[in-house]
Amino acid sequence: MRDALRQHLRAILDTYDAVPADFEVELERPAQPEHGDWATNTAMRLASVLKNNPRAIAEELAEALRARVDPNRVSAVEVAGPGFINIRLADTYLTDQLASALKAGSSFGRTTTGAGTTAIVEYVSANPTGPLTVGHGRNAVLGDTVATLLEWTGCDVTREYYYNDAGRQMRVLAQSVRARYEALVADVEMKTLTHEDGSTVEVPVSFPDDGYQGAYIIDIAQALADEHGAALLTTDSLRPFQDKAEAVIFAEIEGTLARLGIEMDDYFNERRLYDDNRVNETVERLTEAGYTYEKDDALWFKTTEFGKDKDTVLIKQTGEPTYRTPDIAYHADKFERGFDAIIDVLGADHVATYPDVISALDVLGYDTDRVEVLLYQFVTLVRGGEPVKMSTRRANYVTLDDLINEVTADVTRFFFLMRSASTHLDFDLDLATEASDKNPVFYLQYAHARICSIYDKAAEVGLDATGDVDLTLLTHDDETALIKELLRFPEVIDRAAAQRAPHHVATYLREVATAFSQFYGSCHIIGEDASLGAARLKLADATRTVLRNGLTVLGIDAPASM
RNA sequence: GCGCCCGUAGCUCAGUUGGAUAGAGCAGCGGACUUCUAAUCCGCAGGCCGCAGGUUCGAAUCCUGCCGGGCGUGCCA
Repeated sequence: MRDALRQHLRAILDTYDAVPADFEVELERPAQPEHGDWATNTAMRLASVLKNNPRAIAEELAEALRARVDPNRVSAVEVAGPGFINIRLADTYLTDQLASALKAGSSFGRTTTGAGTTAIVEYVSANPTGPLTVGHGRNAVLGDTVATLLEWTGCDVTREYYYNDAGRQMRVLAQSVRARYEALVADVEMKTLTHEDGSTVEVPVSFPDDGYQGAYIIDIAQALADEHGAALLTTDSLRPFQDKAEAVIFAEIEGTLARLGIEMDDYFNERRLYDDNRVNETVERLTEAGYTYEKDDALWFKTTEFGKDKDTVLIKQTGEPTYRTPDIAYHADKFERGFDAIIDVLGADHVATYPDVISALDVLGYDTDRVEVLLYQFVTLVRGGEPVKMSTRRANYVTLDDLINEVTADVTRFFFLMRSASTHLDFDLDLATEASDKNPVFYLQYAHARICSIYDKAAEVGLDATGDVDLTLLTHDDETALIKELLRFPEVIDRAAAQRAPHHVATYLREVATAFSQFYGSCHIIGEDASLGAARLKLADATRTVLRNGLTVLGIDAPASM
């Protein structure tokens, strides 16, 4: 409809010589219902070009538009305010649209705006050094939902998890496991580490200073001891320790993600890039392009040429690449795979580093406009009105699993999705745990369950909406308002997908549930005249479809009863 | 110091890419269950959109400068 109106207006404007050919017609949904279903500011924007006052232009355009539109679809074209043209949709158009929404069912809301395009969404990407934290949770849920949104627009999406298994972090992890293992199978000397706050922890003397202190490390060591006894004491290699740790931790990470309904298409590990010599190739290409130099036995990338304060190191003195270097090679790989959009979901702590990767990709000749970084701000858990203190170093943090245990997967997903990624998120545990009207997730689920319940009751009393139903009987204000709300759904999906902003869906679903609750309060379904009851039952059905589809996009269950 | 994000009702946050009288939830106050789920609904109250300029028909939205908070500014990831 929006496009149809736009085309009509464009055609009308073509009859004016003074209007530039590239003038883009804007159509928006007015905030006030009295202002109609669609509005355009065209007359106001053309006032200076046409050298006429906006009201007069609007009258002219409105008249021309009235002559062109189908009266079965548009009931009124009015001029209002300083020169807005307000357009009202005909009731028959709305009920036709409602009928097609019902017909579309579980695919209502899917669009074709992304058809024929491809995208890769990289998210989570936590190195397997420990359980996922609450921060990873926001990343995971955000990335997953953006991927789903893109799919709903017809885009072919790959969900990918990238991790570093060749760097320092994994080495320290392996050393931590080894030290714990040694303590389990042999008599080793212990030492005491003291934290800033005065608390202490006992670790073996061979334990690295910046080692991983979590209890899960001891579990992994125990598993190795059970399998191998003391046999690993003689090996010099960290390999068996790293491999075991990686396997155990990854299994746990995948399990946590599965609880949130997240399944990746691919786990891409850094080692692959070394095995193919791709990291070296990347460095060579950057060097050939003249963007590197050696200093202090390290190889530097000239990021100052891209507006940074400092150059950055690609290869350390030790000969080991920094994490950035394989990351560049990895992104080059994504380009080679030919995606139209390359989306990275990153926490705010990466703001300063990802531009280096982009700069390098520019040097390598890739079209970096395709790379998008979806940056999200940090999460603060709030309990009893106070922030929950966490320290990653001491493994003294709430894991994502803990959170899911406490508030359920549905609530976890919804709370991460209901705010825009760019705002710092306060996750109120008291509110999230509460199974009451205060909890926004339950409000949506309740509306859905209520409709399911009405359906059961309708079946009991023999109210039937399976045959021909006259939807034009739906003329009550609350019915019309609900229909209009439901028909917005595909646009909401498009906008949320285009902006990579799942919170629009969450906000919208609340509005749907509110519109339904109002309708429910003022319009009875059962006990009414059979044909009106059937029409209202259909409207309830369409509402259920939108709620279920919307919740599905967000990865949240739509229960039949509560 | 520099870079990025944020500042909107008492609290947590939306705000359709610059539109008409700035919205919602929670908290507060007052109403509504012999009728399809009251985990609900209706009403009231609540605002210098951080501050000051600028751009234009029109600014919460764009530009500049301040103020306040967060995250960075590693040969850690």
